[in-house]
Amino acid sequence: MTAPPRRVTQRDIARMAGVSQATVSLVLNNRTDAEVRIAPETRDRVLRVIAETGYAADPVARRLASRFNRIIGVFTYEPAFPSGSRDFFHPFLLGIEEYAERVGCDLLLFTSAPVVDGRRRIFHQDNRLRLADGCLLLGREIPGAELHRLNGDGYPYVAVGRRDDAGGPVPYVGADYGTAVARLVETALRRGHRRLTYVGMGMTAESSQDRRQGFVAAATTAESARQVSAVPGAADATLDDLRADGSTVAFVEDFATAVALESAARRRGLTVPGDLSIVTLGDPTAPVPTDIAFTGFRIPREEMGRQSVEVLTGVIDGSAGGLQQRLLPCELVEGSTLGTPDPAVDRR
Amino acid sequence: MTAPPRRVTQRDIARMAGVSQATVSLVLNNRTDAEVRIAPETRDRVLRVIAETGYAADPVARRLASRFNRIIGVFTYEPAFPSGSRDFFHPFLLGIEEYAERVGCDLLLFTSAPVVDGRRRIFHQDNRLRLADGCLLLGREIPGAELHRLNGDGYPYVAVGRRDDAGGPVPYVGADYGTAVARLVETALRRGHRRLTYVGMGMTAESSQDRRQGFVAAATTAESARQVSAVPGAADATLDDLRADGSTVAFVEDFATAVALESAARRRGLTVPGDLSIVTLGDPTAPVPTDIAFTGFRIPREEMGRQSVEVLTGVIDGSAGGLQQRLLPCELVEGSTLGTPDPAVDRR
DNA sequence: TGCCGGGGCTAATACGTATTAGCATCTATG
DNA sequence: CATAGATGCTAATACGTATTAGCCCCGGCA
Repeated sequence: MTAPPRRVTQRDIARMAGVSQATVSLVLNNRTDAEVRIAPETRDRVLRVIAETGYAADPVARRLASRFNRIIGVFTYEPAFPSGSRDFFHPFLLGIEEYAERVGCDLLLFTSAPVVDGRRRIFHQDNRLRLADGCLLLGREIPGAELHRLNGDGYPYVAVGRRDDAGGPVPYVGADYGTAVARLVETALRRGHRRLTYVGMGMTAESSQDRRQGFVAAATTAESARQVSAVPGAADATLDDLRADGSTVAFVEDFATAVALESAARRRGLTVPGDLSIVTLGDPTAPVPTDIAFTGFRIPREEMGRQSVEVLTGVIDGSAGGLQQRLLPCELVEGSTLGTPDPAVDRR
Repeated sequence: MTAPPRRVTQRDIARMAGVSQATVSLVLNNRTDAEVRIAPETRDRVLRVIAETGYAADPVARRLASRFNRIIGVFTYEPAFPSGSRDFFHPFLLGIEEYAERVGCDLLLFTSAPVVDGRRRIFHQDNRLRLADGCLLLGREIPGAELHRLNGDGYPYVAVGRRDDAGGPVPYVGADYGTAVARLVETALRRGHRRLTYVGMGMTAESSQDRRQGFVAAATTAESARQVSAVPGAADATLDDLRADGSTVAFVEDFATAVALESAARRRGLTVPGDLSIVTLGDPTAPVPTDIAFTGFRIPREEMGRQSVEVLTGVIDGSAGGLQQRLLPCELVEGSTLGTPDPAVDRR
């Protein structure tokens, strides 16, 4: 066993080429400013030695000396890969990787962040965020306190998904759920629905709020537009509730809930959309087998990933102007689960 | 726009606590050697200031000064996330993330590596491998030249999947395809099959070689054991070939090929396994819809991911002894596609 | 009083690169 | 022939942390 060979440094190259370390650095960075001049022969000599030795600059030292790393952090509030969240994070990561590759950045997944109460935390004993030039934040819910702290630190970051202000506005690339939901509500009203129910999951996440707000804003001309909470695994209770209310259409926040609702209806001999229309408000986040083509919309997750990297790089190098907030449109999907409320209803 | 606040450094902490930078470093690293003594009051004072400021050591400077980073590199020879390879890389990543979290390491995805001829390359102008303490290598095929170079550099790495020697033995965590295939061949022979065909994809990848070798080694008592290459999209031609040869069982390397073969057989009025048995030699690497429960084996991808991180951390800190090579057993799956060759055959 | 020893801390340095001020040397100009 | 300006390079320093040699002070002992 020979001792591991010491790293080749610029000093070594310099010695071999008979120049100073500074010259090596200048050649390496291809500096051709008016301020800095290197004779072509010298440059070639240095480059030749570099090629011979296969020297590569130590990125760590480089980062310490200059300001940037070309590393983009990715902080996922839930583990990035495990199966439960698989279909949630994957499309984002796909877009993120694609754009990172384009701009020549590496991606650092902060897997070292300790899990407290089932979620990761950015800020703790040994916060390693500074390893990256900036960071992307992914997660269904992101604690405002952490965003607040990031703002205070002046650390460059971009949230994937809209986030409320937290000690100052939060830069994000989100999906325009409000508009998408409103469009679907309008379609339902146009088709004659008058009693609408929003079947939600929670009240806290911004993504949830945005959908609800779109629902409320567009449903003004409805006879009744109410909101209920889906209890996981209690599709039958939800269905009872809808029937009792006389609702003809349900706007279901969670895809799996919509699937469960549809099959509960079918089991009961009801047809969709004949007896009940069901609209989904987002893609499945976990694998749910279904043959039904639900009416709803597609979240542009991949594009969100791409653009979040784009925005972040702008924030990092300061080329992005003021606050960066983008909402991307969702693509409406015309499925087969939004019909007309009742055959008897007059529809022109 | 206020200027971005300068990073808080140990020097700042030192000033606030009225001590030297060295003392801060010592306190921070909890050094309690006999060589180094810090008075409890001083220690507390420093810790208090650290807590107040929320100071965190810059990992980059840390790495430059000491030896480690707690960053594990992940180099994928194909993009890690895009849909084509999705089901190939994902299980590995799942295991990798899990174990990295356990040992408190972050993961660096080398997305910046330039793509040449449709594949990424480690070694190029600005090789950034040294950002990480060590690196995991993923990919169906890995150029021997790159492994050779890694060995020469003494850079700690572990390949996920067995790799042939490349200028010295290659550390890896792989799956024992040879044994798994051999077991399936033995089962087929036991059930009376005498004419076997291996339907392969290529000859170069180690994973392919291992399977073929397992096939050949176990099929010695067969009347005929031959190998053919599957032409993508030409399942019918492959089927013709099998029938002409009189093969009663096909060992199919690629899952999608097996699916195509089965449906080609069904279209032709043949039954599986009645007229032809089909054995698959690995999990799907791309989403292929099928209801068939194929007989074959499962690759322990998740576990490979976990153990590759385990091995790598050992290599990095030098606690791992000599060469690290592990082959993990594959789990045999008893599906419904391996039957007996012919009803007329006597079987006891 | 003088010396020794040890506890508690700091000064100095290393890690490898990027950047900048400025030193030689040479050419052109008056 | 002195001077100004261009050219080509280097010395010095900064980045933030870890490590080590060693300084200072104080108490104990002869």
